[in-house]
Amino acid sequence: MGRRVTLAEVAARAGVSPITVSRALRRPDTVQPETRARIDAAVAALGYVPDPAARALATGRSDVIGVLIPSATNAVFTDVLSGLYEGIAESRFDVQYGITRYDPATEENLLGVFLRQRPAGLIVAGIDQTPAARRLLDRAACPVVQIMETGPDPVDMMVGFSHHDAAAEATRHLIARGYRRPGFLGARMDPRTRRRFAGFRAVAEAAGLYDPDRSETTETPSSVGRGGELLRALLARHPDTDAVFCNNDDLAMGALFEAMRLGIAVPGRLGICGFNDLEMMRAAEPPLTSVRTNRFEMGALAAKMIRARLEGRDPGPALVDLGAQVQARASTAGPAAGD
Amino acid sequence: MGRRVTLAEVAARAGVSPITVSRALRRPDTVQPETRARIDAAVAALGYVPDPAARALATGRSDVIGVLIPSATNAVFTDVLSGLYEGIAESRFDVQYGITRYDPATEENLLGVFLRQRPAGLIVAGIDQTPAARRLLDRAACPVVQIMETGPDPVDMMVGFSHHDAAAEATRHLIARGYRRPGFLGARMDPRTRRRFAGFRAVAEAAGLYDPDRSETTETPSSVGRGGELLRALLARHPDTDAVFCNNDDLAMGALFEAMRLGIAVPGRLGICGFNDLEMMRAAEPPLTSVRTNRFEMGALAAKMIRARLEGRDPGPALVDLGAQVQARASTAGPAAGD
DNA sequence: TCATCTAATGATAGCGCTGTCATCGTAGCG
DNA sequence: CGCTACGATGACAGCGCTATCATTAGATGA
Repeated sequence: MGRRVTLAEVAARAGVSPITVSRALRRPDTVQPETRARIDAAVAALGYVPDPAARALATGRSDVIGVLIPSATNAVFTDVLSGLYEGIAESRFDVQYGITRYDPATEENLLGVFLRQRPAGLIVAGIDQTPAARRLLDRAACPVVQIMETGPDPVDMMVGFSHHDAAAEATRHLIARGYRRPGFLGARMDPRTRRRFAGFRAVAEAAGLYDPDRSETTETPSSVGRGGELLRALLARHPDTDAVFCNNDDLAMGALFEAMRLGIAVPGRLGICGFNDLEMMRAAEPPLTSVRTNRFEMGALAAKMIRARLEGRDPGPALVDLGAQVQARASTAGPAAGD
Repeated sequence: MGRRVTLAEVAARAGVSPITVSRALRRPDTVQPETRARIDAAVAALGYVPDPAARALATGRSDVIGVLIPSATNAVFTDVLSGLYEGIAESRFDVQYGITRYDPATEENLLGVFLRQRPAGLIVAGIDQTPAARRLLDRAACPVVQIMETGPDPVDMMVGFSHHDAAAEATRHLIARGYRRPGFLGARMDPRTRRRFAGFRAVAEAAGLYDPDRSETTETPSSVGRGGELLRALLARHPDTDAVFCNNDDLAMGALFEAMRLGIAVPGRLGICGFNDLEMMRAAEPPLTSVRTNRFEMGALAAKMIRARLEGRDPGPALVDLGAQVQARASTAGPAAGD
């Protein structure tokens, strides 16, 4: 590690004043090329790295981009984080996470904590902030991006897609493939899950195929095992259900395994569709249909929009809908002929 | 958000000097109870929260615990992170991540970046740091915990388990169940993977069942799809392989699906064992045997050890082996009778 | 040639907090 | 009753950096 090297030491070595070194580092175009060269050499020789705390104190703002997500284990969010990382790579920015555990009050709290650090930017999941949190965000003195979802009345910028429409498209797909008694499997009924359910319901109703009793949900967290339980419960009540739209891929995978256990043919007697299109879906047997959500891109774009704003470049449109695409696979090939 | 409230304003309101407020906040026992009460009231009334940057600058150390992990998407690490979060909950500490992408040079770099921030503590994955990184860690002026693995010569503290022994136990399990031609499937051959392979090999050799050609590995990242590819390749060369020890659960899951595709009975004609025991393993059909690694506990304990050290409490033993337990399930029930 | 302007650099002060030492008052003791 | 010891509080300086304004030197034009 060695001792901390300060600006002053670099300045002494380069034969200039500290403030000039500071400038050379932050706005290289404002110092003469030869001066800059001497400074760069001194920086390299001494291995100087600015102290982020001192910078934050002096400027009144940090280079931390605060990120508020509901869960750190959910594969969906980890993909977003990867994108974020990609988006801030090679920049001066850092990412700091807060996990809300799907709890609005926690989100509000964490928002306060982040805001005190005068973050460079803020990224929050979803559009369902509490009124208080919303007020904090509205007044935030930094770029804010809402991700995962699109909706009316953005705080600032927004990158996501319509969960309602994505689910609707998946449901249309099931119907187009010939399924006539579709059900819904959902866990952890957060607002995004509810909107997916609404999309499912809207399309099913329009087709005259909606049965309010043909859905099985739970407030407990989602998991593969849960998917199996939900399917079993649904089939116990409605053995004639011929397809399930699952709120996410874990549930879909669990449903597939449960179907195997029950000796139910997929897709012949039961169609299965997931949501998010994690890698495993394609590799399953039969390969599982899912809805591709562009999570990595979402994170990367959110980071880039914030960077663009902070670096004075054009961030592009403030509201980006990345859409979602049904990836049709064998698990929804359609009911067997002798349906 | 509102304006930032400073120590001085709190002090003015409480009728004391700023330094007393500072003390009241950090070491409440050093100020008189009534003074403290007045200060607490002022803090609450004004909604004061200390500025972390100013504190870091003044003390020369931050409250950030730096965490270096290879991947943010791998479920294994996200579980560790959850544990970490749990471990620092309700404390003044924050966690900041660096992703090394399994690249020692990146790790070395990030280590430098973290160290400049004078972190409160450092958590690094594994024991395979470069010599330079090792030197940095040895000289770090903060508690350091190596996680994921145990080994000789810890930098400071260590929480993990022996990958070699865990794999050895899994292999013994396969043999005990009657499998006689076990193979190995591995992707992303990082040091931990190699040690697992070594454990597999040691036990297989001791039993006279090791065939150096009966393993299929790749440097590419692990995934469910990859597991299928590896199994297919292995079986193409050695159709008589009767069990596979997979380097992780994704590969095992992929192997299971591939076996289905090939019409190979699991566990009758092929036993499958994974590693890590992710939730999905139990829910699969057949349920998949795996090796439980205590990831959440690992993260939580690492954080607690650092906290204990920083808060002057006894951190307990410096080297904790959390072990790993084979979770025997149907996928390794043993070869079919007519083997 | 001289005033005027611009680009490059420097001096000063201060961000909000804490380490260090000084000060003050009072309890305890001979 | 005077002195020491100690607990409680305060004054001061400074952490490393940058915002702001001042200064300097050279370029420009009438």
